[in-house]
Amino acid sequence: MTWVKIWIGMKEKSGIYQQIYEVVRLIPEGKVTTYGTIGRIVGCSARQVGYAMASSPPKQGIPWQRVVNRQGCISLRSHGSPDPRQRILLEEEGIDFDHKGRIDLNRFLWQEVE
DNA sequence: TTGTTGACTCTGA
DNA sequence: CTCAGAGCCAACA
Repeated sequence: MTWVKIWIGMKEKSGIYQQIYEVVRLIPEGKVTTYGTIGRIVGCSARQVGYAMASSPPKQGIPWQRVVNRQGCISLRSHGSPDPRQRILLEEEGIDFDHKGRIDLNRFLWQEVE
């Protein structure tokens, strides 16, 4: 966790959106995390994380598909339907979905290491 | 400036 | 387990 905090300190002045995107890049392949987890790392609310994702990411290379909500399911985008690419990408990384389209967070949730 | 909105989360029933 | 309702807070009109 320490290195994360140090890194957060460096990024402190770079804008909250930038911090959020950088945290998303830290998520290892085959893992997911939640908006709330990211929010705690960068020090903002879960809603703001979702808002950051909703705004078109400035750069490619951000694994935004690894960010899901607290129930482990893919959140709906603003226009009301989920992005089908998200589930496909996650399945390709080895993440399982149950019969209701949810991820087992006990197995796949990534959280920053202490 | 006020009011609405939303890729969220928690809590209680 | 699921479902509402309330809280949340920055962005936007």
